[in-house]
Order: sequence, then C-alpha cells, then structure tokens
Amino acid sequence: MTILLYNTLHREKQAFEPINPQRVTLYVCGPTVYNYAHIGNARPAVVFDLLRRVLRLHYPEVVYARNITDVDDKINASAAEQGVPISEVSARYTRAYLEDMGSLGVEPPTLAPHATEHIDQMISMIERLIEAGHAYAAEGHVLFNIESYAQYGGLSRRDMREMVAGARVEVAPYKKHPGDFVLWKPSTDPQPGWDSPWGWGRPGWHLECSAMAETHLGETIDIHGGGQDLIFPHHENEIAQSVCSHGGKPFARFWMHNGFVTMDKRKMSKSEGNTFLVHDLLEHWPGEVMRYLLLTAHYRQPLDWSEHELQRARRTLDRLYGVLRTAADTHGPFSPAERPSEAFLETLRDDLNTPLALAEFNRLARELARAEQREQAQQLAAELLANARLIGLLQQSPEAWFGTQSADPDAAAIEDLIEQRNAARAARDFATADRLRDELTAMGVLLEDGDGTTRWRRQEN
RNA sequence: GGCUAGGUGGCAGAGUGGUUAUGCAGCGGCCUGCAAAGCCGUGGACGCCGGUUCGAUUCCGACCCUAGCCUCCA
Repeated sequence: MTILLYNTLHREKQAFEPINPQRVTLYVCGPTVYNYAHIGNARPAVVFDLLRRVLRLHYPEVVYARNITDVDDKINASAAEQGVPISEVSARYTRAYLEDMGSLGVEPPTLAPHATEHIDQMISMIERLIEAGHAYAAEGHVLFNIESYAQYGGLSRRDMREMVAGARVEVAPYKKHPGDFVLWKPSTDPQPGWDSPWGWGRPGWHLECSAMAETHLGETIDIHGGGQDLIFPHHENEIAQSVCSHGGKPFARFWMHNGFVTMDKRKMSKSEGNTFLVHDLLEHWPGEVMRYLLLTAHYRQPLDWSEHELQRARRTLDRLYGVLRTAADTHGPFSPAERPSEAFLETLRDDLNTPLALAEFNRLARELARAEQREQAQQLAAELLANARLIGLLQQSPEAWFGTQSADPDAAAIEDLIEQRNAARAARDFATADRLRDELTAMGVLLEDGDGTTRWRRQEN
C-alpha cells in the first residue's frame, strides 16, 4: 500500500515515507490576500486538499498548514487604490478566499497561519542567518547571501553563475550577488512595519513561509506544495532560508507542484488579465462543477479553462446524479460505504491520478444504472458514494442538485403540470401532452419519463 | 540564451514494450406515443526522423512545435 508522489526535488515519482508515521506534515503556500482568488489560485487549494484527504486515510494524523500572506506590497497598493486600511483589505479577501474554497469543496486546513502574526519568528530566523554568515544587513535591508549556500538552485536546477552572465535586471547596489534576495526591508509611513534590529521594516515574501513552517511543523517537514511558478525563486529561497537557519537540516523531503490553469493555452494570471475569479464563476456554476473540472486533468498537467469544459463537467455530474436518483427510486435509499474501494484508492495513491479515479466513477455509475438486484445496486451505490466523498464530489442529494426539492416554491405547480400531462398521455391526447411539456420547458424544467414515473430537473442556464 | 514540462483519435484526457482507458461528440440499435434520460453495440490515435528490439505510441538519440520559469505570480 505505497503512496507514490512525484517529487520535484528528484524529478521522479517516489514512495512516500513520512518522518513520523504518527504525524504527517504538509505545508502549502496559500494566497496573498489582495484580491479575489481566480481559478488558477484555486487549483493548488483543490489539489492539496485532495492529497490531504488521501493521506488522512493512511496515517493517523495529517497536519496541513496553508498560510495567509497578509503583508505584501500588493496588499498595500490595493488598499491605497481603494482608500481603505490595509487590514481591511487583507481581512476581506481572507474571508472571501475561505468562502470560495469552501464552495469548491476544499476543507479548511489544520492551520492557517497569518504572516503578520509571525514577525517575531521571522526576525529570529534572520538573526540566526546573519549569525551563521548566510545573511547581511545593508542600507536598512537584510539580504540572503546565496553564495553562502552551495546547494542554492538545487530545486529549480539553476546555475546562478550562468544566470549572472545573462543578467539584465537592474541590481540594487547594496547586493553582494545579483541573486541575493531580501529577508527584511525598510518601511516608510503608509506601509506596514515592525521594529527590528535593522530598523522599522517588513519581511520579504520568501521568509514568511520558512518561518511559519518552522513554527508550526518543525524544522523538517514531509511535503511542501505549491504551484509550479513558485519553484523559482520562492521555493528555492525557502529552502535556502530554512536549511541555513537549521544547521543544514533538510527542509522538505517531498516537493510537489501543480500545473497551471490556462486560457487558450496561456497561463492564467493577474498580470495577463486573463483570469476568471471563483467568486464570479460561482454565480453561474456550482462549485462542484469547478472541482470536477479541476480533477479531470492530472494535477501536474496544464488545464485549459473554458466555458465548453465547464458545460461538459456539468453534464457529467448531471449524469452521475441522474443515475443515483433513478437507481435510488427502485433500490434506495443509499448510503456511502465506510471506506472508498481499493481500486479507487489505488488510482489516487499513484501520484493522485484523478483522471483514472474518475474513470472508475464512470464504471461504477454504469454498473449501477444497469443493476437489477437491489443488493447489487446498494453495494455499487455505497461504493460510488464513498469514493465520491473522499474526493469531495456528489456531496449533495440528487434533489438538491437538480433543484427539485419540495421546498422549491414552484415545485407544486410544476408537479401539477406534470400530472396533467401524464393524464393527457394516458388519454392518448399527445397534442395536449406536448403542449404541457413545451410549457414546462419554457419554465426551464426538463422531463424524463421512465418506468411509470416522470422525473424532472431544472435545466441549467 | 539557460532551465523545466509537454506533444495521444472530432474534443477532453489516462496509460502501456505486444491485448478496449474513460468521458463528451458521431454512427447503429433497445426503450418511448414522440422526445429526454438510461442501456447495448460501433468507427477513429499515439508530432517528425533515426536507433535498440522478434515487436515501440511506450526505451534511446536528433529534430520540429507548444507552454512555463529565469521579475511579482498558484
């Protein structure tokens, strides 16, 4: 029962072995809260939520930390632009992030440390780095000296000497090496700042994750995750900071990186302006549709986002819920099995192969749709529901999904029309029956006649 | 320029040294008053060129193409 994970550090799938099998530690870079999350930001949240769910099934405790970066120059800019305090911006988008991710079926992490609550730990880490000769203060800044760490570039496989040759970015004069990065920088008035041995200032971005991981998960963690665009420089710098402030102890044993969400094959990003905000998408699409779509591709592959694919994802969920509803009418009610099936788990243990896992969904749904024995249907549905629960899909009732709950104010009227139509059909008055069906179609109601009863559903959009 | 990842049937997307991925769309059928839903069946693929091999989409090499990182970015 091996869990294989692709480790960016070694560029291959490796058998996962936690340092302490009683307590697995997972750290994932969370959002900088200066705007609503777009669907590209949501991908790592969904991917590592899934990883955490799978790990939890194999280990007694999984500590999952996903930080909130609430000190950053982009937050300051956003606050200035909106004319509101910085704290208001970060509080608003932190809340929105949690809500949006919740809509995508992402469970809250075990820990959600905020950068601003770990300034002391960051300062302490900087002091240790200076002491050990890995960092230096210059003009109110503190910089990490990458030449002091021979393994620098190991994760991203970059040779810094070559990169210097091609340097075309203006280098601050106080840097010893062009690749040196900021641990602490001075603040002036509207900017947030804290007292430090180097004057009033604020931490550099890379430092936050190292300090928070150290505080909550210890010096060496099992798995560190994030988007592929963080490999360099962010994760490279995290490694440098953590390893050098911990006397050379490894930082993370597994590094996992998710691929990008693209639009017309181009990376979705705020600077390109080609983003879809989860917040906006939720007005038209159930969060479950987005989660499903995000899981249709393997997490390391790029995923091209489009309306077409969203519709396809919704149709697939329609089918799964439809099969469950129809089967439940004759063989239900159903309830999930205790544990997902082994065949299903096996796909996820292989580096989270969600496309294969979803293929298993389809297999179960097809068998359920054609099951004739009650016992067999019960078993298939239990398996399907348990598998679905693990990956955070099919978590509502078919009635809720199709919008046919009796609480719906129109439900009685709709069902009355359906009865009238069925009476007309019984009388073989098909002209009337079809007119009634057209009327319902106009109301956005889709009918399905089958085995003596007529089911209905809300038609989307 | 350096580094990284990838190029699979109409589309999406797994996987494999020789045997059906799966889904959507298409086609044929069952069911239906007709549809819809569901079920059954079915055609269609591995960028290009070499090499290794009894045999390569799968391994190796070159080439072409695409995306990403090298500056904030999930």
